[in-house]
Amino acid sequence: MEMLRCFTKVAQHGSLSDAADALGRTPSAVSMMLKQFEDHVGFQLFETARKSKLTPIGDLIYEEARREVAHFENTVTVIEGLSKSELGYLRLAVTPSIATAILPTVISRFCKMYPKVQIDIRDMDSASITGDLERERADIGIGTLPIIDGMNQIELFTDPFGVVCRKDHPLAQNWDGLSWQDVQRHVLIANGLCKLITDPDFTTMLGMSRLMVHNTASLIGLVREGVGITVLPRLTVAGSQDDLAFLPLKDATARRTVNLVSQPQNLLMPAAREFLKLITLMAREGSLGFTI
Amino acid sequence: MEMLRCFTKVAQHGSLSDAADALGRTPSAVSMMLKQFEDHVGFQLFETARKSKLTPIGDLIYEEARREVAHFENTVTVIEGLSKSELGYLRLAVTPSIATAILPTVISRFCKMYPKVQIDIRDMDSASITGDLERERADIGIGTLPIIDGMNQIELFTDPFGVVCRKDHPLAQNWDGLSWQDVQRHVLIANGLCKLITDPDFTTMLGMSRLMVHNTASLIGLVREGVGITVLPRLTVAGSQDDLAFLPLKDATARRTVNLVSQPQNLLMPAAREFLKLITLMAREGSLGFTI
DNA sequence: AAACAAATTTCAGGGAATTTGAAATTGGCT
DNA sequence: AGCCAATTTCAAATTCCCTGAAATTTGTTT
Repeated sequence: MEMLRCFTKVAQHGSLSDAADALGRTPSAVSMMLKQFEDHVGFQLFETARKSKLTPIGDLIYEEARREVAHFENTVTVIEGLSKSELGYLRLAVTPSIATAILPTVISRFCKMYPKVQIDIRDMDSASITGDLERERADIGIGTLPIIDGMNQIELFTDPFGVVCRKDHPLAQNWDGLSWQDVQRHVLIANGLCKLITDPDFTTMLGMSRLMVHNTASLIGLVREGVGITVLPRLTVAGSQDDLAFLPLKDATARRTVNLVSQPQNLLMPAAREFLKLITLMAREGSLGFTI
Repeated sequence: MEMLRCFTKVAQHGSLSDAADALGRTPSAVSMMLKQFEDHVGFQLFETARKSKLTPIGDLIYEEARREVAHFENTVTVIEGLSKSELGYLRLAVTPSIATAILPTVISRFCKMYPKVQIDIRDMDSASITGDLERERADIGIGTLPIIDGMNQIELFTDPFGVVCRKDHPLAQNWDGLSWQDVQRHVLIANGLCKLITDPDFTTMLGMSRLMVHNTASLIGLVREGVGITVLPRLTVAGSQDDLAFLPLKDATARRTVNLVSQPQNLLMPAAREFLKLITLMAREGSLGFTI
């Protein structure tokens, strides 16, 4: 390959010393390399010692060599592009609330930084995320996920639970931190995320609840209709219209943790690694598009 | 390039030591080269130390590397093919008699040896041949050619002059070597090649001749019609029908030399070099398709 | 035609990169 | 836990390529 590079450069410049400059070598190095190539080929490649004109056979070989050098440099660029995560793909498996509230900001920034990366986002429940990660159907999972053995885990942020109700609901009058007692007096619509709250007062309330809705959109719809109230992490309702109120609780322990799980860094595609870097940074600086 | 070759071989064999065997290196050399490549790329390329499975990024890079290695090896093959004269072209400029009597045998053998070489044969007079060679419009010229400065010249064979006449001509009775005196008594049709004969008896005869024909075909036609006799090298009439006789002369000095002129070997296309080798060999072993 | 300047080649020494073989380590398996 | 095989590490050695100086060649100028 060095011979080809050397030969083509000399042919292009029509002068050995100019080519040497271009290659960052001394003329003697280029001369010797060229001689070696000519010996290898078995023919004189230039008409004269001044390297200004190719022989017929040199002309034929030049075409081949030029093409090969170009191809090689292209390959190097592509491979280096791959390692700089300019290329590749990224498969995200996230919970719906993440997809709505967190991802847009992150993805938008990521796309600007790495426009060539293909991104595939799927929203699903926590169990499916874990499953996809284990089966290598996803590179990164985000949600309230259990720790999976052998996987890389990062805590992104925590999110306080609060009461969600209509703005004209009686509870919406009391702004200064609700107690579980306050909640108890109203119709509670249970949901999957509620299981994360460990307070005994609340868990008994949960057990008595007659409505359990897993799909967040339906849940919000029911609250909006005034069917009842519910308890959700703030993030979940961040994007809803303002006819709903999110009322903070006095219970500071009622938080859910959102974490990110991925294959170990060294097994990740560069795109995924870069995404990881970016989202970690954004989590640290609190710019994930919401207030904690 | 060595890194790519090394990486692809390991990926293909799924084992470092097998790849080392295939590459003719020790496992440690391959290990180090691979490490260097991984450092360069910045990623682990294999899942495990046993090199049986590629990481996602390794998979992407493998595809690129494999393609590049294949492309390179193809280029090398092509370039070596060019130098082995498997490709290229050959432009021959020859006199008509050579084209008729010599070339068929040589070209036939040459084509079998190098089926991929393009061949262009033109017949012309000696002056045009020389001109074409000088203007690089021909690679090799064959005929009774003057020595051109800076060109490569090979004497192929010599060819005795003889009298050409109808078989029923009175001269055709005397088989045992004609003298110039014998010739003098008949009508002589002069031709271009006659100038090569230096014998004074003959040159005076030439001066007195009233007919001078340059085109060999016409010349032969006139002889066949019984217009007169002529003097030609044996080769020139080798292909004529047998209603004509070729009568040897006593004068052993009346011979013309056929030589080959070409660019210096190192400037020739491989095809031309090979042709040169072949025709030289055939001339030496007397298998140029005629008897000298 | 001789002389000159520039370019190229040759040569020997030096240095970087790669290979090797031995020893240490690691990983997979029973 | 322990073994075997594969891989990695290490230092020495080899190979290959580069540099700088000197010699040669080439093209031009006088």
